[in-house]
Amino acid sequence: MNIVGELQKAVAQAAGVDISVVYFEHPQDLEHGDYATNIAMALAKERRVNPKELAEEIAAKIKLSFLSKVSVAGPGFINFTFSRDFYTQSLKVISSLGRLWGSNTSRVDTKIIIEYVNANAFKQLHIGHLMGISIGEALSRLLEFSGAEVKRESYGGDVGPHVAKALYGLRELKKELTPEVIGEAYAYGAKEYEENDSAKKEIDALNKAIYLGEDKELMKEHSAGKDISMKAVSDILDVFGTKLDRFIFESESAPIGMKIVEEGIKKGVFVESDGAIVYEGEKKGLHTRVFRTKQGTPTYEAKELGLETIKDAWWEHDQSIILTGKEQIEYFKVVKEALAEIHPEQAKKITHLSNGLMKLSEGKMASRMGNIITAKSLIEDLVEKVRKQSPDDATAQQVAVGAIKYSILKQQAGGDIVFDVEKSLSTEGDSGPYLQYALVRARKLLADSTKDDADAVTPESVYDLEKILYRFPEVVEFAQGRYEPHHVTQYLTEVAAMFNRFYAQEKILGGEYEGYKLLLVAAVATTLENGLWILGIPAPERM
RNA sequence: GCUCCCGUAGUUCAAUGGAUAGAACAAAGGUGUUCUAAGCCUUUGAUGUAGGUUCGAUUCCUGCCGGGAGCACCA
Repeated sequence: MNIVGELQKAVAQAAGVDISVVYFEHPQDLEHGDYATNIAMALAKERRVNPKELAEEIAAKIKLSFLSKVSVAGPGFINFTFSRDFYTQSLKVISSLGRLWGSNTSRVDTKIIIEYVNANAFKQLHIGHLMGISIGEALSRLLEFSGAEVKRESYGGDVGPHVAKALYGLRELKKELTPEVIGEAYAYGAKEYEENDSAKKEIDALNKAIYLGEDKELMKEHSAGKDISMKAVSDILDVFGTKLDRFIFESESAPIGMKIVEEGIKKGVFVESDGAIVYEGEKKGLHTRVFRTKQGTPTYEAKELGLETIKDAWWEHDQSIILTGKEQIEYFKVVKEALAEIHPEQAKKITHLSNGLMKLSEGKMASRMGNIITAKSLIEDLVEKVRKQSPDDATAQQVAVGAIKYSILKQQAGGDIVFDVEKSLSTEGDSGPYLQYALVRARKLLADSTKDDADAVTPESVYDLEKILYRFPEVVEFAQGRYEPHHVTQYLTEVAAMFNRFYAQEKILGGEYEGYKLLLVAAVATTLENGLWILGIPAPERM
């Protein structure tokens, strides 16, 4: 039974308006009740009446069994408060749904490919990648919580100048092949490329040779380096709880992209300009971009066209979500328009989402550690810091990962995140460990309890916790609709804060209403478990 | 120059057009036989600026100021 729907119907009838114009919101202050509507204020002007009087009039007509109170407040809000029984029933619903609590079926039978990680071969993941990984994973799970079937995919470069530089460096350095050495080799190659003419020629030759793939010795080195660097990526993904279904590389998308460009030229989608093949975005209010260089090599844009064809061949899907840094927003608009003229059915499926940049706030940090902080080193630093407080290594890692993910997922994905290494390493207050700790406490209470909650006596008053727990599914749905996991983070923080307050104020085991409180604690635990699952934040057994 | 995004406490972030703009960190003070103090409780503190739309604007529109990103053969 849809409570909000019934409420909406009753209000619409009482006000004499169509149901579609009646909106509800949760009042900010719990004292104001569970739901509020502004219908009286909206109607007051056209009916030329006083909003508060109209509100009183409407309120008086509403009689529903699940409401304990209907009142008018402020400039003309009508506030609705549920009866005691509603909250008690909610707790029972939560406990019976368990793992499914908060989920919905709005996207059942929908197949979605989501592209995020974006790991390049021959490069290490840096802290910026952690943003994409954390947000992408949370989005994937959020969508799975709406019944969608989701495949996770990473698209990255394994050809191009950066690879040639790294391979050149590896040949010169002659060290044992490790992810760190590859990083060192790249830096060496990049430097030589700038400063040494013969090195530059050699690297350019390597670049072409890699594209051609005919030099067997070189390709052996290429695949060894690719394997080692991708293994390091997989290790980080394991720690971060992401299991990809597929890696796609530019070496696969490039040839297909080139064919699509040819196709586009025939259709008149692309034109030649200054020797290059371009798409004139101006006709769509955008800008011109190059798809094929005058040397005849594909640009990133062309490769992107090929990527969607690879996805189609891989798995028949309804939506293709691509998460990238926000600097690609304008670029994606152009690619999508171009694709729409060649393969409109593919373009329609694309949803491009972006995350901001990860910046370091402390100049001193940047200079101390070089300009990039690798994902690995950040995780290691945090684990080390947290290790002393933690019961074991595994927990320390869970806490560290939770802290990093929380700091990314607490805010809207589009904006830049100023990553203050000192503060982000903090595990106090508003943080991943705060949520984890609340869950550990709740689980401990449940484990230590001996009481059977079947004979629970219901207290007369309603705990604040009960007033927000039932909202979890709405929060999930809201977050799903907007692709914004941070709403879940914010909500869970509120639940955890209320639970910690409850824990400090009330004696639970052996206290008054013990059975009922345990039911409530179980509902909190279920909500935190499911919410943390969505965010991809691990839930330690103890802390 | 053109296009897009963003300006909220000292700092990092919230706020489907609504009620007294929420947190956390930082600062100051409290809290230990009730279950884990990674907790809890107090106090101080903010919507860049000028207009407009609206019963009501942090939110929508316009100008200005300030910051960021993109704008042809990189990805």
